[in-house]
Amino acid sequence: MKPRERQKNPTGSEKVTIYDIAEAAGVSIATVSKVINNRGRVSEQTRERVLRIIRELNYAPNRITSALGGKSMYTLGLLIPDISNPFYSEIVRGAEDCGRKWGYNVLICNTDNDTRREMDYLLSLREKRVDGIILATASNTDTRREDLESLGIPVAFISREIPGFESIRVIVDNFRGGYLATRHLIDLGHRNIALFTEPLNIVTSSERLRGYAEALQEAGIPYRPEWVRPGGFGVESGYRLAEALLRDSHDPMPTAVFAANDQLAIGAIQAFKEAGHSIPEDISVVGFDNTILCTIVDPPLTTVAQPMYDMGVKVVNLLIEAIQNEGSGSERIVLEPKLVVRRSTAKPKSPLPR
Amino acid sequence: MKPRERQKNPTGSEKVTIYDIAEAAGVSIATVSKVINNRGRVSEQTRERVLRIIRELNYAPNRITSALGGKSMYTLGLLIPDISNPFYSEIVRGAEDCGRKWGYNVLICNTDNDTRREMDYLLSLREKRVDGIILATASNTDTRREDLESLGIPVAFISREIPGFESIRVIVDNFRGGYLATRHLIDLGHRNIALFTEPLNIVTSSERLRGYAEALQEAGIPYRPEWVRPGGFGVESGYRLAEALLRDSHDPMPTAVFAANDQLAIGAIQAFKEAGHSIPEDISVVGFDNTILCTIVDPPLTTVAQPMYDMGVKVVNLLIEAIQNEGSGSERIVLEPKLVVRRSTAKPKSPLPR
DNA sequence: ATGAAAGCGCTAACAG
DNA sequence: CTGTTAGCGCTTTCAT
Repeated sequence: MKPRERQKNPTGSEKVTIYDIAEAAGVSIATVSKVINNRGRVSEQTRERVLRIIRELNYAPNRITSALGGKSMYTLGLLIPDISNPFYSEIVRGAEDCGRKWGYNVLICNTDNDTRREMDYLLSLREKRVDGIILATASNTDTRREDLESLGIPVAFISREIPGFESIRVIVDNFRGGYLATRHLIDLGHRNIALFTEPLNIVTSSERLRGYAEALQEAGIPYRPEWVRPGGFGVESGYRLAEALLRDSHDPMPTAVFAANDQLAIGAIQAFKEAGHSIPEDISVVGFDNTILCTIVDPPLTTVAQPMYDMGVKVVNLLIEAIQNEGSGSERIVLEPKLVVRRSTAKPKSPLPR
Repeated sequence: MKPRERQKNPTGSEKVTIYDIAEAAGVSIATVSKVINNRGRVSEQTRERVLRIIRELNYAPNRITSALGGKSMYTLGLLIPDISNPFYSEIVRGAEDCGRKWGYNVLICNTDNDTRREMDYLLSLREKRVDGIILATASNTDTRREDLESLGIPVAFISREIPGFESIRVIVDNFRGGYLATRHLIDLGHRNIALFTEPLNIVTSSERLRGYAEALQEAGIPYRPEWVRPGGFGVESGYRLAEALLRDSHDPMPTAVFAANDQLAIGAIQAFKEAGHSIPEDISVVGFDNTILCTIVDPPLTTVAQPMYDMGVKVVNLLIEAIQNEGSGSERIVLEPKLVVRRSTAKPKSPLPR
């Protein structure tokens, strides 16, 4: 009649286990397990007694162990370039809110667009047996595809996808977005439009560039490679890009800039203003994303909006659905970007003063 | 000579376990475990063979199971009001960066300052046996103290503490911060200074209020309760607070506002501008935190800076140290806030036009 | 240098 | 309704 030789818990200092509860309640661990998980038949009387003991002993079932028995840990991994970027923090908020509704927690990982670090995280998350992974990837090669497949975990892409890779993807039509931004400028009368962009190996960048080129072509405006300027990701990068643009002598100078994310746009605006140009009188600027920054910057930034929060919600919904169906999912949700016109764009007044 | 009756892995489709490796390498699972964890003595030859097999079979040790054997999951829980608030996303970035250096992952939880949800998360994290918890709490009652103690997990406070609760705390001297902001305004010549603040039950708010009051008193300026206006947390709340201030007839009207966080300050600036007042000519505004928003808003916001990123790094360092020493830690790190003067504050020109 | 075996805390048949 | 028991995948003595 001694089911197991275990260390006792006289002080309550050590972790209390299901055995402690069983013993204190005078039942078997099976019964305790049943009341905890609300399954099987247990008399109301025992159930209550067990629950009382659980409370008295301040017992918390160990999910980590139950996960051993085939259950999952209800945890998702979320890999993004940088949580301190408002674009991603908004996505994460949506994802976490949605995860919570389903009982999942989310592990955040900042990759800084470093594919090496991305891989490290992926491996580590696999060892921790997360149920699924949401990835805003910096990779686009076929190598990474194999890596992902060998992971054996459902992976969903958010915002950035690996072209041709079949799995859940929730993205925006970046080609269209690039087109909309450029077209807006063209419609205003601009013909000399520069493009500031994140590194072009990132899919979203090349797509937005395509949209930009398409709009130009459609309007019969020549595409000038020297006006396409890839930089980094942040405000400082936009600032430097703008400085460089002003420094280089161009004839004519651009009267408008399409910056392929809001931070680049804001950095550019700061540089332009410091150089004595006013926005939008001297130069129009369009951003991309529609982060909170757009409404705060002066002038408020015209931008191409992505539904960030909803995107976070959508991937998580799709991913969890796939997880619970034991599948890996393959929906490709392409959201429509929307042009939001604010005060950073206007008709070109005159050539940029030199 | 059959160590265990296990399902085989002919297709490689099922998860490969340490047994599969052991069998394929012709050694015992103990040996495999040794090479994985780099402990005990294993001949170079076997080690290499095992490693090769591991690679061939694409094996990933199951951390979740090893955690059963007394190890930890190397995971931290991080509870904050809202990740989409730049103040917190910066802290989280610091925390995650630091966690990664130590090999820890972090689970983010958005509480929205809801103490109920905070508790739910706490309980859930305990069941998942996180190694430690970092908390920017919305609670300040003694009840919560018991809850936290009964958790049996090291808890570290970031930014907001529960007064008198012994544990790791990394905070800023909010009293001093409130004083600095108000003092700055007074030094500029303002005597009619309103205070916009988060709800006063939050410790940081009441401390900043104390600082505000102290500065007033020191300058012999009467404290006017009707000028202390608690609101919510976001930009819209600041906007509404400012609207209300303008609406209420005050004689004299405040010539300056100390908004106890940047978002409130920015909302206030927007409202003031829309009402036709210019900043800082008509009204000076000081914020708190020094988020990225300060440099973007127009005019750039004078604020009281907190070292957000470093605070994230510091808590995690302290917490992990405590975890690894099996202790719970009790350091109270109080950082000095620093006034950052930008262009949203100036000498009062004249009474606010009515 | 290597392996057998005893857990870790819990779930899930399967018997009573 | 309740209890027995066999794992889950890995770590860790303790022999060999």
